[in-house]
Order: sequence, then structure tokens, then C-alpha cells
Amino acid sequence: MPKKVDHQQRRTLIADALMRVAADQGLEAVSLRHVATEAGVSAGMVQHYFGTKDEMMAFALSVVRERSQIRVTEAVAGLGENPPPRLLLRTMIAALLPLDEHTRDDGRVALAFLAYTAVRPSAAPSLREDTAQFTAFIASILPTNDAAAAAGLLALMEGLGVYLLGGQYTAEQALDALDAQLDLLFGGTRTTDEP
Amino acid sequence: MPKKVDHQQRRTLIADALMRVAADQGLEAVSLRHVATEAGVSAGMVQHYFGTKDEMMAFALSVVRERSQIRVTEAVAGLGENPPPRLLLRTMIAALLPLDEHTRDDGRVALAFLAYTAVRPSAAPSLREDTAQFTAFIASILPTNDAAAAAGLLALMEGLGVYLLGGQYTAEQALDALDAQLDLLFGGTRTTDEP
DNA sequence: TGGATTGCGATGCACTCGTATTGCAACTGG
DNA sequence: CCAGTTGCAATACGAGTGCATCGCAATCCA
Repeated sequence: MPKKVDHQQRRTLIADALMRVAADQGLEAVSLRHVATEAGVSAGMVQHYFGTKDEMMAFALSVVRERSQIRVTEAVAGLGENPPPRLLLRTMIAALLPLDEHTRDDGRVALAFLAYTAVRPSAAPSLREDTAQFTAFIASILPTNDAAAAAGLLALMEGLGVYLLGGQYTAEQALDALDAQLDLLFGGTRTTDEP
Repeated sequence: MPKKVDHQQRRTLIADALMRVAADQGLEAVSLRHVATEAGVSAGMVQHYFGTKDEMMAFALSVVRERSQIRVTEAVAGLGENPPPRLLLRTMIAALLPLDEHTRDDGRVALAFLAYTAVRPSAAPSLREDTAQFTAFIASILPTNDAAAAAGLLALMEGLGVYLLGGQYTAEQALDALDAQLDLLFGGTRTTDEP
């Protein structure tokens, strides 16, 4: 077995390039050659690691999901053990919002994939599962234990993300809206040090 | 001046075809020839009415926005004069959600355009204005007059739309979440006849 | 009735696309 | 040391893209 090469590393390298292209030119600009150029490799190599374009897209989507997970767990890890529910929720949701220029890129890619999977339902189940898990978790720590309220909070997060990307809301406005919502859900008393 | 033809009608005919293509194959499948075939006309004619593809896209986007407006005003018109604020809000928001199979198509197109304009900011200002107007209106009829709460409600609507399209939420779940939110905003007493 | 002007179909052009195929260099296990 | 496997570059191909151009038919104003 000659030439040991880290396949996973190559694939994520390519996926990174794909996400860069998608972030500032849209998913429709993602082609084998574009991605290859962006990654600084030959088009043949991309083809070597991803037999087909759909495979490449699927992998990139999995990377996006994975990164979101990581962002959330990292943010939560900074809270120490047994954080108050409201702070926990706020931290998790804020971690998923495209608030700064860097996370905006990821958000754009995620939004592009959202529209992408809306038409190619092959990857939809996994996204559905993510959402279901998240709603269940939110409901479990909400004081009311209300499934509808949990679904609403998650939807609010998604909408904030969309409007942040579209430039309709500023980061401040989005966080204000989030905090106002948490006020509503947790009874109107602010328990965290928000500006 | 020969051959009087209703330009506007032709253009909306073509835009309709575009939206049909975009609804079930995605915006990336939208090409001059595809749209022409879907519309049952020649590719040359599409080119005749839209000098460039971007122009066609821009027009289609304007049609999408216009249709949303119409849907809302029609729904509101069915309420009679001076409807209670909560019912008014619920009606308007529900009219914008992709709740049935028919409005799902429109929603898919809107979502596709959302991702599209996230990368081509040329059409973003108009969307921004729509959102700003809507938030201002919502804030004006909310009992708390809270801008953040209004922004949150709108974001919640957008998120519900996204999740409805993705299949994460059913129509019932989405409406439950909306009603739960209105409960929160209007003080917890249901003033309308919801199931 | 006769230009003039418009509507629109047809064709061509220069690209880009995804994928299949080929060839070769590099490396490693025996 | 060399056979064999693997990594990767290059190329070719057919299909599809947006757009420019041409040509002709239909129509209206004079």
C-alpha cells in the first residue's frame, strides 16, 4: 500500500475550498474546477477524492453540520457546569447565529444548503433530525416545558439567522430580539448581564 | 407601432414559468431554455422580453414579493374592519407561511431567492425595506410596542417558513408555535377560536 | 398600399459544466 | 529491487449555458 495520504484531511481541505466559494459566490458557483482552483489543487484531484459532485456536496454539508455542533459545544463548555437554563439557551443560540463577519460566511453556506436540500430532499432527513433533537432539548429546559414554545424559539433563531444574513437585522437587533424572547419565556426577569 | 402585445402579460407568463421551474428544480435549474420550454414559448422570445438573465431574475423576484403582498392583503380583507390586533397578526403571518402544497411552491422560490440575494446583494435593499416596514407595523399593534419583540415575531415567522419547507415542522406544529408566541405577546389569554 | 417598426424564431459562438478515460510518477511490501 | 498499488494530472467529450446576430412575418401609421 503505497503513498500513505490522509484522505480525510484532503477531503476537508477540498470541502473548505468549496465552502469558501459558496460563501462568496453562492452554491451555484460551486463546480469541480472552481473548487479545485480555490483549493489550489488540480481538478483531477478533486475528482479523485470525490467520485461525483453530489458526493462532494454531501460531504461539505456534513462538514457544515459538524462545525455547527462544534461551535455550540465549545460555547457551552465555556459556561462551566450546570449553567442556568436561560444563559445556556442564550449561549447556544448565539453560537449558531451569524453575528460576525466570520460566522456570516458559514451562515451563507448553511442558507445555501437549506435552499439546496429544499429541492434535493436526499439530505433532508439528517437536518430534520438535528432540528428534532434541538427542539426536544430546548423544551426540556424551558420552564414551561412547552413543545410549541420550543419550536417557536428555534424558528426565531433560524429567522434571526436569515435576517442577519440578508442585512435586515444588525447583530444588536438580533440579540435584542433573542433576549426579548427569553424574557417572555422565562418570565420577564433578566438573570444574565446583558447590555 | 405594429403588433400591439401586452408586454407585462408576456413577462409575467415567463416569470410564472420561471417560478415553476425554480419551485421543483431549484433556482440553479433556471435557464433561458428551461424557462422557455416550461412556458411553452421559444427561447428567442424569452430573450426578447428579457435582454439578460439577471433582468429576468430581478423581475421574477419582484413578482414573488408582489404576490406575498397580495396574499396578505387578501387575507386581511377577509377580516372586515378593525379586527382585533392579535387576530390581524395571526392572519397576516399565516398568510405568509407555506402551509399547504400550493403555497409551498412559492415558499421554495422565495427561499431560493433569499439564498440568491444573500450572494448578489443587488436586490437586497428592497427586501430590507419590506422587512423594516413589517416590523414597524407589528410593533405598532403589539400591546407592548416593543421593537425587539416585533423583530422576534417576524424572525419566528421566517424560521417557521424555513422549517415548513424543510419538512422539520408540520403545518400544525408551525401554527401551534405561532399561537404560543402570540399567547406570550398578548398576555396568555386566547382571544380567537383556535383549534 | 407601402414603408417602418416590432415580435419572435433560428442559428451560431464561446464557454463552462460533470464525468470517463488514460497515463505516469511515487511509493511500499515482499 | 521490483511488482503492484495508489495518487493525481491531463485530456477528451457531450451536453448545456448566456448572449449576439440574422431573417422574416406580422402589423400599424401614413
